[in-house]
Amino acid sequence: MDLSGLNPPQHRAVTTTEGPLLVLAGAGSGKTRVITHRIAWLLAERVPARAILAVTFTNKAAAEMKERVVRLVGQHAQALTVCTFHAFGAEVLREHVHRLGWPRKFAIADTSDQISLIQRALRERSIDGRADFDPRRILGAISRAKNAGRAPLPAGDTPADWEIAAAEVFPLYQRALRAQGAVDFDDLLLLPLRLFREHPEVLGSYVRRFRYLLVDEFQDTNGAQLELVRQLAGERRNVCAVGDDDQCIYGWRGAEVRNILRFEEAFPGATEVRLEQNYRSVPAVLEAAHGVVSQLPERRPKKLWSATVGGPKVQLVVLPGEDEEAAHVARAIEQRLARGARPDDLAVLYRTNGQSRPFEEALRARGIAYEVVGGTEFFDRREVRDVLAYLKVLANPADEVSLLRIVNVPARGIGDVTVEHLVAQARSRGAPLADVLDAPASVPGLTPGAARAVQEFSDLIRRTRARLRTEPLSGVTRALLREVGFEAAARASTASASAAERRLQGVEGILASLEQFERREDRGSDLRSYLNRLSLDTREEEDGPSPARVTLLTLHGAKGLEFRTVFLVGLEEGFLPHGGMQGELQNLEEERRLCYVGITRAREELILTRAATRVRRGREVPRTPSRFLADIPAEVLEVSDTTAPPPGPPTEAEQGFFRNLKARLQGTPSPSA
DNA sequence: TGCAATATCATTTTT
DNA sequence: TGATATTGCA
Repeated sequence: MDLSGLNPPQHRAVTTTEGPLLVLAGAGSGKTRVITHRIAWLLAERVPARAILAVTFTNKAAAEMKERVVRLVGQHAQALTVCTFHAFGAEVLREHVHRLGWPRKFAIADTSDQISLIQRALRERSIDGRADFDPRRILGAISRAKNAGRAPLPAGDTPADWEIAAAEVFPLYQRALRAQGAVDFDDLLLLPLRLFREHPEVLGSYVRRFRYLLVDEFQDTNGAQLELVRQLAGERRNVCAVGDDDQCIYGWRGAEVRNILRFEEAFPGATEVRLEQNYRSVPAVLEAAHGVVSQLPERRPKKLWSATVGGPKVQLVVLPGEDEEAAHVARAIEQRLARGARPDDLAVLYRTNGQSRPFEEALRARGIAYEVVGGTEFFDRREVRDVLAYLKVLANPADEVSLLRIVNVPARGIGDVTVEHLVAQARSRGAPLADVLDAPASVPGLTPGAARAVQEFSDLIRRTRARLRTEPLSGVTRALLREVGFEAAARASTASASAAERRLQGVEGILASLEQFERREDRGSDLRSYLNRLSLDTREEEDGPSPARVTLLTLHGAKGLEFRTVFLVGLEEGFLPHGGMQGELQNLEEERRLCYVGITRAREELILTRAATRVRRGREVPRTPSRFLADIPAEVLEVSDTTAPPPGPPTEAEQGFFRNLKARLQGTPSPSA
């Protein structure tokens, strides 16, 4: 194993294989190199690949890590286990969840399922409809509580009403999940922990198998994940955690920066290695990054340093509005491509997915190929969710949420009243809703027409399930959608033909991904594993190498990536830091770290942009520059303000404006109000 | 029951 | 602004 390319701390991080090890890896400090070399080193030390478990944060990172190791040491690295915490949990549950009373073929509830369940629970308690009982907020509270290992409790002396509501809804939510034979994302971590507690022999089998553990992005682990690592490490404690407290950006999901500080608590006597030499960015970028991040209290003191000198300054471009901002970025990208830059060297980074649209339009207008990474909007489209609901019902008759979603989609004469009757009947009989649908004649209150429609619907589902046993998935799905007149209904429901086309494209996307899945899974491609895969990994699968494209992605999505040129856009209060009135300090710190992550993605060129005004909710509103801009040292920053007044004597109006401003600054009441 | 007009209302990040 | 919820009407 050749380690000659590593610096001394990197070398130590690679070769310290026994016992707990914490690697504090600053941005661009060669973290990925260390991880891949460490795995290669273990393999060279005759550790079998199947005894190594590496946990990453995203599926993409997992796939990349494995590929790099394979490239380094060859095909036998394929036997490594590299996955996300959630995927690992799902795998454990697939084998053992029946011991906890779930069906072997459990389903994973996605966010929209979760929301529906909570809405239903609210309705059941007759506390739905209140604006502050936002299901998403309640879901957040439930999720945080679950990860902290407790039920959501009303906090403090005067808990808000919605907190009480969350506590009340929680048991109903849990019961409903279980009744559907489903688990949520949090359960993918929590149920394995429970399993290990109640069945130590199961834990033992994993501890025996995985002799070396590696956790990437450790700063973003939450309590449950840390506990999982601790359990799996066993007595051996061969745990290598790699992370950077400055890059903790998932606090809202229960990640605890403190986990990094608590590593020593969890694993007393741990070795610590710091990687502080930066190999990625030019000095100006590093200075800017340091300016932003050094304002954080309570960080592990460290300063990245670089051996390189020179390079361009960081640019800040101020534009009048959001269209100009997008046009400017698109033009700058075009120039760089014309000068021979590779498209995949360029990236546009923003805080929220919603910000991507103007950039997409500007790039498309110039015929520049781009790729939007992440973004859930595809799965948020109604038609897509409808099709998925069909698939879920086919896979799992107990899935009431999906069943209720599609029972009258497209409209087939099963209206709200009929559905009420069916649900009431199911409840009073204590039977699954699907059973009631199978025998609608026995349901009181149904008109003959409604009963017939229900009968037809359940016959359809039954027939389709039968077909699935013998025919390929995608073909059956296509036939099903044709039979229910899905396409025609989608077309009819919208006024414009182009909107309908867009919707149907979403459906086509699902069918395409189904087909791809069938092609990939050589043996038995079953619907349930397709759905499970989909909920664990929403990124689109690619067929072989795709042409290089400019990347558009959120700051969260950019973590762990690097680009030669980075456009960090929308540097305005409200975007970065994000959020409105209540500027909670903790959130603010996380926003700052997010900004730091964005800056440090750039190798050579960092171009910051902001718009002076933006159209929000139909109104044009002035925007304030992000406070983080003030923390970038002036000597590394080059500002060009396209909204600045052209040079020349100030006009009468401007003179008046400045007189007013001056008066206000001096505390004198201004004459005009 | 189903459609269309009208009211309301939000605005993160992801496994 | 645009999407979704609700209401009213055929």
